[in-house]
Amino acid sequence: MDAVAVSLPMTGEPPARERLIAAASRLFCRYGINAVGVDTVVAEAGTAKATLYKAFGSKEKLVEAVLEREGRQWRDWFLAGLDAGEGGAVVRLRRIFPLLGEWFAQDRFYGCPFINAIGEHDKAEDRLRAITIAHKKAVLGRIASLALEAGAPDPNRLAHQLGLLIDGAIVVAMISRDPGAARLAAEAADSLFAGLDQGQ
Amino acid sequence: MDAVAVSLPMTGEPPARERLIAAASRLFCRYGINAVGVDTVVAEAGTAKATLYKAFGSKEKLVEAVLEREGRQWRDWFLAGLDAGEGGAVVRLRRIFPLLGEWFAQDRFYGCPFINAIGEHDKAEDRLRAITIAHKKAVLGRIASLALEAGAPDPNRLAHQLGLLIDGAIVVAMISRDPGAARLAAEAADSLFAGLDQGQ
DNA sequence: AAAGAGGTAGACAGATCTGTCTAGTCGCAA
DNA sequence: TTGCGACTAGACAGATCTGTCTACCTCTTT
Repeated sequence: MDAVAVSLPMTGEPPARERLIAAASRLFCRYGINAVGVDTVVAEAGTAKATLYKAFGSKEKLVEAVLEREGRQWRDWFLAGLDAGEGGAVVRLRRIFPLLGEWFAQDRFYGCPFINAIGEHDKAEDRLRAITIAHKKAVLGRIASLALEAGAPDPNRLAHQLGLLIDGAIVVAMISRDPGAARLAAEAADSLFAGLDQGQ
Repeated sequence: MDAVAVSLPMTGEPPARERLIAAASRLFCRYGINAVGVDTVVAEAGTAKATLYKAFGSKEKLVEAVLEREGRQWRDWFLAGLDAGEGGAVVRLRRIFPLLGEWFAQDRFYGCPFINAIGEHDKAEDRLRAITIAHKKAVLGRIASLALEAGAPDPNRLAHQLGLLIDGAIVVAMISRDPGAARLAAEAADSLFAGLDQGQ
């Protein structure tokens, strides 16, 4: 398999494909998926329509690609933020909501793309739900391992309760345009941390 | 003004208007607003297209009417459920999540119409946000008054923290199709009630 | 030089969207 | 009986939607 490593014919992702995902991401998150046509996406990306359909096959597949990239980037940012700096598990858990607060304060914060996507599609549709559940599982998995490390009696339950506060804060911040939802959630989370050894 | 009461010309809302709102409510909540055309709505309602435009003027106004009716009905059900039966303020506050659990378990549970509507529209749009905020204010207002009655040190803050759990539970139940989100939220809420006099 | 991969511009088909309009039906009240 | 208000059925206009197709361009590799 040496030859493969020596002369890779594909030099990373083609730029057009990435531009399409980035453009679709911006437009879908701000205006909603069904409210944005593929012509608008290709205009924003500066590509031809045929390029979109050659790369993704359909608008639906483009949506899935957008959610997967958006989810990966968000997890990279969020989980790195949890792990950055000093402190034990409880300190890291306490970083959750300040991190979300930074996100909410961005002028390009439009809520959670996964929640919004499910909300505007047929509720019997399973594809988007599966992608969303995978994303949430990755996030809550890391939080659960921190909860375990912090000595929580039921780490998985604590993680899912924090998940409720996270999604609630995201939705309230989207509706109210008030990043203060993060501080409110942080204080609520403190009640959940009450029994933990703060030194951990 | 006796004559007015004797021979009221308008015998309540015309049925066609109500049928349109009910049909639109079903379709919008399940499939999303932008995914459902007015032709589908009038077919479901069994009315003519002209009737829809005579009654509402535009699809957008129909959407607002749907949200207002949906919100009113939901608040009537939810607040009546809180006040039903015996018990003090803390007992009533503890009814929040079991009530939500009943809602989540319905096969026609499609998440919160307000959250879903905002998610699929331009995030700079203020009209839908204003309707949503009025709805949430009515709900959290009642919860805050119960929190005050229960002797909470900061009733308004407790109400908004419960609001985070409520919205989080709604979203998680929509994504996971698991009404168990309500029980999880109830347990998280218990931590918020920790300082309250349970006899209140 | 030739060929192929990847991209562009844009016409096009066919469906569907919102919203308007005409013509007619039905029930009720003066 | 006559007129009016509410409603229906459906054609229609004009825009927009997804997806396909042709023709052309521009590199890189052989």
